[in-house]
Amino acid sequence: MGSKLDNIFSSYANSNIFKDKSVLQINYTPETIPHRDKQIEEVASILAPAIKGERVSNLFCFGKTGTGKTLSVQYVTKEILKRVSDSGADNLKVVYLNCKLKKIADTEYRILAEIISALGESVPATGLPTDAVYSKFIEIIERKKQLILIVMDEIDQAVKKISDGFLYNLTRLNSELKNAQISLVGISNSLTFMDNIDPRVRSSLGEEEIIFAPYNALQLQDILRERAAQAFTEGVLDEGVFSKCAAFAAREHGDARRALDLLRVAGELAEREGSKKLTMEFIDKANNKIERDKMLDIIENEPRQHQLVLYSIINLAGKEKDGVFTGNVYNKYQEFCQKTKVEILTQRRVSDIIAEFDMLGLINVDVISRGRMGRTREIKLMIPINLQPKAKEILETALTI
DNA sequence: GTCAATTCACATGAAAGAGACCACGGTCTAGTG
DNA sequence: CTAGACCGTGGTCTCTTTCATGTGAATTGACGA
Repeated sequence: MGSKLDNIFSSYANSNIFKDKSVLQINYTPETIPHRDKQIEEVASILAPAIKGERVSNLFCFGKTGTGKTLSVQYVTKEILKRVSDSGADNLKVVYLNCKLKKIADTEYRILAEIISALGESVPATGLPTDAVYSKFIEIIERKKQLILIVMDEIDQAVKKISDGFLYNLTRLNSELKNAQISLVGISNSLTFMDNIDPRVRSSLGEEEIIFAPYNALQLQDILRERAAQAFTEGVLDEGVFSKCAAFAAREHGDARRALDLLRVAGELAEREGSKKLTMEFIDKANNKIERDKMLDIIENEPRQHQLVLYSIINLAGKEKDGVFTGNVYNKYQEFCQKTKVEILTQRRVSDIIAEFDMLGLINVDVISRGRMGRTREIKLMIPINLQPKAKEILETALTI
């Protein structure tokens, strides 16, 4: 037994694939950001007045995930803060909010609470009227003359959850403030985000807009090379690895984060297998693993009712020859509910749950009209065929079927 | 055969309820001087 | 007399139900050629 563990540990300790793995971690901020000079300059020139504590134009950054939006903005704000503190002033506060993290931002209340706590104060997690939180917020920032720069990452997520009303409130707040001023930087993954928000908000929010184009495969390679030089021991990587990684990620709309993830997971796999070199095969394996883990993780952590619905879909997907529809799913779902003694939800609710799965990419949904056969959703299971048994197993244990 | 009306089986929206959580302020209790 | 325990109130949040309205094409049935 001990010798077995010895083997595992020693192969791990001896492996010299990584020099510094943290470089590949998502939260690592690199020194340089290749191929984003133009955008960084733009951001910098727009935010420059903040150094003197003057209000800056509201800024909006668009671009798909992993195109360096967040990084660029953070880089610029960091530089600005550095200069501000060098000059000894403290009339600038930068608040960074990631609206994708569910706990932070799915209500107006929480966003405010998060901003306030980022400013070093605190408010209860719940229990206060929203306008009380607003006035507390105003009170806090009005204490002195300063500029509050609020960076809202993935702002589209927040707006989808709430309405755009809070953005309106926030932009309008400036006219009520005497000392402090607020500027917003919105970062959005969706290019069409601006189209469906209130025109009043749009005009005040979109004073400046910057678009981040996806990286192409060559640019991705540059990025990978640069990071890999720091992350991996020399000579570990095959030359083809970069282009392969980049190609995979370029297929996913040039997502650099994805490319780096791929490289990291591939490295981990190579390390685990005690390989001396990181060859192309590991990239393939890593790609599968990432997909697999992501999906199974989602499935495992869904609430019970959702799992039941998904289980019904998986069960129907194989059998039904002319497609799976909402009605089918609901019937099957009722069956399983009775079997597991779980309360049965209304069809209305199940319909929404199905829509949520669509958003998660577990299924693909088309609203079709079958004439006299009514209008319904046609559901296609998107879990890869080789994962389905595993997914089923997870659901069965979770639901004790 | 053509055309409009009908009809199906849900989609999609809006509103509101239930139950959990939490802060706040007032009241009660027990310990202290 | 005061600190802390304990309630009731009023607020939010999430998940859900209820009620209402919308919708695209297969089907139907009337109509004219």
